[in-house]
Amino acid sequence: MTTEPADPPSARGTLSREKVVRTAVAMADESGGKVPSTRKLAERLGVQAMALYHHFRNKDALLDGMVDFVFSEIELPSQGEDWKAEMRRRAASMREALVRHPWAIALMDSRADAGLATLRHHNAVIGCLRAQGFTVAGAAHAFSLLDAYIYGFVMQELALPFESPGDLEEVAAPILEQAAIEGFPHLAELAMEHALKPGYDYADEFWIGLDLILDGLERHRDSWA
Amino acid sequence: MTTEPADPPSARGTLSREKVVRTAVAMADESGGKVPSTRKLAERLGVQAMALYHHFRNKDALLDGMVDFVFSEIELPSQGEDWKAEMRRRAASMREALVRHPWAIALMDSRADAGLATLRHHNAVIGCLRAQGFTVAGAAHAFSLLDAYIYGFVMQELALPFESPGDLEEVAAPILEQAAIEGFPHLAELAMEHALKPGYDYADEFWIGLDLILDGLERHRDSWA
DNA sequence: CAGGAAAACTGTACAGTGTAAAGTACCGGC
DNA sequence: GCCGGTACTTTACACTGTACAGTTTTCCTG
Repeated sequence: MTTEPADPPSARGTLSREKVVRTAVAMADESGGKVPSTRKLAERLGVQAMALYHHFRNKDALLDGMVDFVFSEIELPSQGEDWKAEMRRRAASMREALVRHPWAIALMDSRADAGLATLRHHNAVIGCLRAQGFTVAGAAHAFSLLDAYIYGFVMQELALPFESPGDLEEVAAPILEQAAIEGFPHLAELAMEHALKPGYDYADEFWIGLDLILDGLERHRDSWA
Repeated sequence: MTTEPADPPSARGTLSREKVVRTAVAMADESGGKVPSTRKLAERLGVQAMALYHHFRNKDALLDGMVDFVFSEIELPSQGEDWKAEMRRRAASMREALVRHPWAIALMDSRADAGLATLRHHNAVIGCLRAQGFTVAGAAHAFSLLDAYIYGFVMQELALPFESPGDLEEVAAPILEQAAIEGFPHLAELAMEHALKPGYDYADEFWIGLDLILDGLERHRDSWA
């Protein structure tokens, strides 16, 4: 009975940078895309809100940590193999991570400083390309193009107003009917004859675009200065 | 002196959907990327905050309006001409609009319902492709790929931690030196021998990637079911 | 072991956010 | 002239990030 100073006062040793980030990621995932408030996050950690500020300069620093955590989950390409296969694997893994953590994409466009896992990821991608015949400039082009495509595709995918391909019809049908009437015939045609067809899944578009890009990169690989 | 009930009480006829949206866009642009709060916006319009809710169901509806406004500024492709040139023009215009309104990209990934200008834009793009030999499925592939690339590229462009290409060195140099030391040689190499070279401008990458995509689309145009 | 500084967490407080609810002035139409 | 809807104001509430000032606990030094 010497050192038991009641429950509330002491929660020493609970927090740590990584634990906070992991919990914040979990809560954001659960809530379907909203980063938790400092108070909610602190509550889950069994601590007062202000305790977080001992481990992060401000909330932005926490968000940086969350983004870096997402990058840490992406499979790194290796240098020794067929670069197209490696890039496809990396792209698939990156897309999965961004879809699994749908709040991440929104955070990225305001984040300037990259974390360690992020740098490691970029380094591995460039390293793979360089090892397989891309020039420095070529690797820069390829990296910019691939990442832009992956980010943009996931953005569009997440912006879709439905969850599973099946829910599509009920959401889109009335809108599209009006679209046709009000003078957007091409949009209506594309929806009716393509996107609303049973079996259509927007996710399939990912591979079509990706392979087109990879083929283009292969074609340019040796000609890029 | 009959009907002058002091200034404050009556501000009838000031607001309108479009005026609110235009003012919100202007304020967001001025502030460098932050959407104004309802109170700041109302103040600029000479009105109380709650007055806005007579024209918009909630703030999200206002944001929808802002996004649609951005789309209204994008040049539409025409159907009669060379589709590659039209797509290039459209892509350039879209990128300019998204860079001119850097808050827009962040809004897009949470917006489900498209506005009128947005639908018109999508319709025109698909119409141009269809008119020049793309199948319905082919137009869908092309549209998805092009838009993903444009969105993603602008996201990356806006996330860069500097404004003009000149500011790059001072920001990146110390970071990169550490990167090389801490084991990211490929990243360091790319930075040193490419991105930090005088005259390098990340914006140039836009055209390289875009042309690669357009060439790939041309190649697939007739083979896509 | 004493003590003092640093570290980890608490308490309180404040300015700012979106918006619900109710009130008030003005307008056009019977 | 009245009356209902429209356009706006007033007040209020729950919630946000975080500044500032404690209060412990831990650990290093003499």
